[in-house]
Amino acid sequence: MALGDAILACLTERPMTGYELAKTFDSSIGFFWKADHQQIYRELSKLRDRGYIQGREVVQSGKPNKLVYTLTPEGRTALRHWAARPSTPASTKDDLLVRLHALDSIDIEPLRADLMARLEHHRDRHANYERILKKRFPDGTAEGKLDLGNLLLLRLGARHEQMVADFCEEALAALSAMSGKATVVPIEDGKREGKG
Amino acid sequence: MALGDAILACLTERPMTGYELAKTFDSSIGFFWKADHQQIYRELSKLRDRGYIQGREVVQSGKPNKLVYTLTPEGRTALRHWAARPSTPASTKDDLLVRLHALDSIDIEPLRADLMARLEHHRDRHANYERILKKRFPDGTAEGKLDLGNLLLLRLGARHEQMVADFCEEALAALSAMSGKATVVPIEDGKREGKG
DNA sequence: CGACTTTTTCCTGTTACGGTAAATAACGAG
DNA sequence: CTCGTTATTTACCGTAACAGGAAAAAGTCG
Repeated sequence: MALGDAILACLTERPMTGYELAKTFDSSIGFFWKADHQQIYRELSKLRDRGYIQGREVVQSGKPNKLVYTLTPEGRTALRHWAARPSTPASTKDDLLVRLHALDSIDIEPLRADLMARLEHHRDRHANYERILKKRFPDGTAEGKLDLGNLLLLRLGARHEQMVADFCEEALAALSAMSGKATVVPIEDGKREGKG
Repeated sequence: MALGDAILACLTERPMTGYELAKTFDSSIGFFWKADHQQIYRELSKLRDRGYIQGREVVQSGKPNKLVYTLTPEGRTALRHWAARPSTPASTKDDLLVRLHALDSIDIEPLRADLMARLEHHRDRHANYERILKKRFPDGTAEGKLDLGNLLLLRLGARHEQMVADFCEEALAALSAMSGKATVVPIEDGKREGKG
């Protein structure tokens, strides 16, 4: 279980509904962990079955009733035990890197387009991180432990996006510098192969 | 399919057996993609069923016979089509970051130990990247397209490891600076709770 | 009325991850 | 000769994760 622990970690901040969690996994923690609402709800059921969280139904008027989940003491303990185990370094698993590994067997034009899209994407994310950093930590220091963690995360995220964006730029430049000697072959295999 | 494409990408370099692929996924491409030998073999079967690769049995004396897999033209085409689609930016999914997100609800001592282990781990990897870079690209330039891709990958890897290592150092420093005001609670829940 | 938001749930797949284990075939240690 | 090791492939099991399609219920907005 890993997504489950991420949810528990989110619930340490405050009780939340599945709906809120899904939104959280779209912003704050979602910067480095992706999960759609179905995954969240399924995981919440499991966590409830194990007694790590407790759902309290809140009757609403004008909206469907919601289930606010709170960490139980067992859940807190489970999270602490999980956090006390050594972490496993995750591997990147980025499609783009696989493409680069097979650079001489693929078409460069789509790759170039992809790199440009990614460049924009990572620049956007970088700007977003910086924006949040300036807003939440104008003087660059954190007060409590909770803030410290988030400050560190934001800084790591910002640097990471910056680095990947730089990488995309560099790759594009290298590709351009090489495009002279490269044979440009359009992607139309299987149509006129064998018979020329 | 993503692991399958990574395997196809590996096979563009030269034909390989499942055993060799498993080793490759432990070193070169394995720097950013992890897969054990069972995953590899299972994926190879699928790729063969789809006609993307072709196995040729090589009789060996002294060792069991091996199956050398070669990309078929269909496999090359499939790889090119896959590579022509826009890549999906992967999310990090690092346990360590989840822990930092819940920093005020976990025990700092194990976290500190974890950070130190990770620091060493990322430093090792960084040194490894640099070593390969110096060996394969002493002058920092690539000749062919194949080399270009690998040079870029190695550089990205080196920078990434450097950055994460720096991050670990920074986090450790921040934790130390904060440890004065923090209440240290040993992880022994559930034993003496409820009855003092 | 229809479209949209909020909130939860169910369904069916595929892909990935993890561990345990075995079969074949040789080599070397004890 | 048995035991362990390296090389090489394969099998089975279970769970976790990812993807997409759907629907229900209750209200608001246009």
